[in-house]
Amino acid sequence: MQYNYNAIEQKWRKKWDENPINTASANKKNYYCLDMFPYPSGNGLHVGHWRGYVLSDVWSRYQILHGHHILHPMGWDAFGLPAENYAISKKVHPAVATEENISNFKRQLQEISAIYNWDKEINTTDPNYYKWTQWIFLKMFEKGLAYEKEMPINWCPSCKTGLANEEVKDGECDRCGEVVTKKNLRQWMLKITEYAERLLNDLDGLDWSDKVKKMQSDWIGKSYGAEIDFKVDGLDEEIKVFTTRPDTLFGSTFMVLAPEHELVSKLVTDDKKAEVEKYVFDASTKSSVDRMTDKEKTGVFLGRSAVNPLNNELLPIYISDYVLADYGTGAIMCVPAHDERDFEFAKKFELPIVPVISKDGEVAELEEAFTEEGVMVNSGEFDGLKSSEAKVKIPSYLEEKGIGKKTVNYKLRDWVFSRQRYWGEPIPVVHCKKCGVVGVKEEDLPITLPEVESYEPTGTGESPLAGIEEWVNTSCPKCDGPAKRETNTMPQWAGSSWYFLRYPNPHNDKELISQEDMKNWLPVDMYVGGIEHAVLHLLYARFYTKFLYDIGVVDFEEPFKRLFNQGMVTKDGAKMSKSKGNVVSPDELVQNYGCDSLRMYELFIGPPELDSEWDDRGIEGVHRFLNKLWRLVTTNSPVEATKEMERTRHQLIYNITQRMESFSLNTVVSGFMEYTNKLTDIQKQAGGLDTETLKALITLLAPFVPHISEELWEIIGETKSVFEQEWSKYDADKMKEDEIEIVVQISGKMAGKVKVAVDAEGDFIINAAKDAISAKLEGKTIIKEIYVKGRLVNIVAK
RNA sequence: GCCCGAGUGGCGGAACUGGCAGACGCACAGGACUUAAAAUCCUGCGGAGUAACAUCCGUACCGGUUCGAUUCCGGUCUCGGGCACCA
Repeated sequence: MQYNYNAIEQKWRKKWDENPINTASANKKNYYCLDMFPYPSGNGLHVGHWRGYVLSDVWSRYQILHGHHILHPMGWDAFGLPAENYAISKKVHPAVATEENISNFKRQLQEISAIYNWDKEINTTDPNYYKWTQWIFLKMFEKGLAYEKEMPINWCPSCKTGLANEEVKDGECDRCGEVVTKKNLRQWMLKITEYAERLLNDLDGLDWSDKVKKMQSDWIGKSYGAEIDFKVDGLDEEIKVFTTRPDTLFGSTFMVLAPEHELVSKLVTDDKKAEVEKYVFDASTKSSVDRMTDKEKTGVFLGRSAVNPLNNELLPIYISDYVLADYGTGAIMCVPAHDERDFEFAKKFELPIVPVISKDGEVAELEEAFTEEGVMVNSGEFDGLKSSEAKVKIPSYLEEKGIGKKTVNYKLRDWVFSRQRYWGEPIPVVHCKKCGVVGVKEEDLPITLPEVESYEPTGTGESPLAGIEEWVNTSCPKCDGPAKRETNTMPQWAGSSWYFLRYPNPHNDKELISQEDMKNWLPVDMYVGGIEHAVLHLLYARFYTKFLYDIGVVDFEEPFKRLFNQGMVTKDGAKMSKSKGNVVSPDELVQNYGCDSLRMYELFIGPPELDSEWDDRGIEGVHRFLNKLWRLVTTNSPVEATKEMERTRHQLIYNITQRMESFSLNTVVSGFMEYTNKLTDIQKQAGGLDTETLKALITLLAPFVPHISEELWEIIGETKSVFEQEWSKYDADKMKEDEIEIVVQISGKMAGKVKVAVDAEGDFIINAAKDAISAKLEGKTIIKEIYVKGRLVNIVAK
């Protein structure tokens, strides 16, 4: 007999529509369980997407059984390039294609039967939504956190737009894989660096995986060191240098500036000008990949020297592209004896190598840079100190003399926030000849996207919006004179950096979020999504939240208390993608096995935090299980509970609860199978099962396979929804077996087993164990007897 | 190069805090029911070995700690991920 999943699933979907199971009431606590909202692409959802959505839905339903009223919303991160590129090729408005994709996504999501709060759906491209995205930008602009800057930015020649540092992976565009180059452009920047310290420190209090926390802290990249001023010999100029090794200052024998360093043109002597200009030009055209892969050191002498503030030695100044303009101060003091890169450079340009730290106090010629700690030598009054002590003392000494200071440096860069594209939120400022850059008035928000003839990016660094005169030409909010609108748009991240705040009431047109909604729902209790956002989205969202905290919109500094990153689902060892042709769609599987089977199989394929390989055949197993479960319950004739039934029931509840709490969902599923097999056996022997046990089983199953659980719940005679139940509780005493099996080992090797009463004493058990294996012990001398309570006896014998 | 993860049957994976390696499932093989099939049920399923037991080997590799190691420590290899001339 096969259960009719189709009819059952339709029946319950309809019932839940009529009588929602997720309702508010005075005695219920609120719980906010959030999925990372998807980009509605044209390809639809595959079984990999489902994994995350099933996870969060199971967790949400689990919370319902714990008496929570949940917020489990869904929305669309719908700005971005694919829709725009589609618009370019098909000449339709990106909003049109986006809308079609959304309706397909929604249809697929409804097949999961996730309890989404569809009345709270949001869409980042909706002007009523992006009004607030623009509003946040205005506030940042007011606070000086958004600023314009002409600078060399990461430029993707294929997307024809600027990129943030976070969007460049291995020198390639995170989106399209094209090699990223540099381009000088006026850009809008966000001062995320001002929040570096808080973004780093607050990681401590988060219930996130160590992996993601470490990725974020590495990205922020805090390091301690000193900033030191070097005077330029014969010129009234100073070069600031950042170093993490102030202890090696006496060993500095030259300096290197980044080719882009602002002092280069001032310092270069006339006879070197031509050579330097060529080097600077060449460096500017190199892609980041080339700059990373060319390990051979190159550089040019500027014709001038700087002065070591400690010993007045002259240090020739070079430029070289191994020094990065945007890290530290863009200039370094070079200590070839104690830095590998400086060592290579010194070898190539035949510069002196002076050791100032010695492993054992002796000074010998160096074959390679010595980068470890040691004892100071050749360092004047600091000789004999440990280098770790000098690291502290030298900066203090410099500080006293006014030529340097202790300092902290970060790798985190400010966020390049403008895009030269059409399909994004317009940046809400105008450029006025008289007043400069002026934010638009709050009451004029949203600044909506105009219709354009062509969505094609201009490629010159101007957005397609620049061509629409009637939109660009406006008046200045300050002086009312003629002004031009900003034509750059915001990156896709803008809308997703704060969306979780909008869900409690997306229709609020007075404010971004009301104090009441904020207090009721935020911060998010559980956030589920892919690991690929470990740095990008999660860092930006944390930054936005801290800013909104600072201006009093929210009263918490971290948006996501608990984060769960699910692993990828792979097929043939690779991430599913249309181009690889290895995409598995859930639609057919739902048709052939039902939603409940697919839900359960998504969890069964492996530990949720790890990548898992998809195998269509495996779904047979969980489908058979559901049929078995169906037979178990529907053919049961209720009996009085026996001790064994009661024991099995409590063991079941215990095991499922433990595994659920540790998020080990794959073993939850195997636990259900194991215990259902066991109950089937008991049922056969006893002629039936007691109703309490069935009720516990069904309640535990409800979050995982909601439809069949509701149906079985009804079949055993219950009239209310199973989701009005409480998650079952176990009694540790009732779980206990009467007899336990003790493993008997000889010198750590399995030799036999012995059954004893659960309350038997250690000595008794050891003797029983020795009896059980007496034949094997013959002729051996017992050296030691080890008893591990409730587990095993190990007889060490020779 | 540096930093994280992982490596267990034909496959996905399990093993709590150092205590029976391979739970649960897939695939496969044999059997029962059936005119037959589907469905269902039963049995077997790491390797060597045996008629069957016994026994030995086995959690990437080498070594160590321990009565006892998939688990802890040291080293090596492979795969995956992150960062990458970060001063």
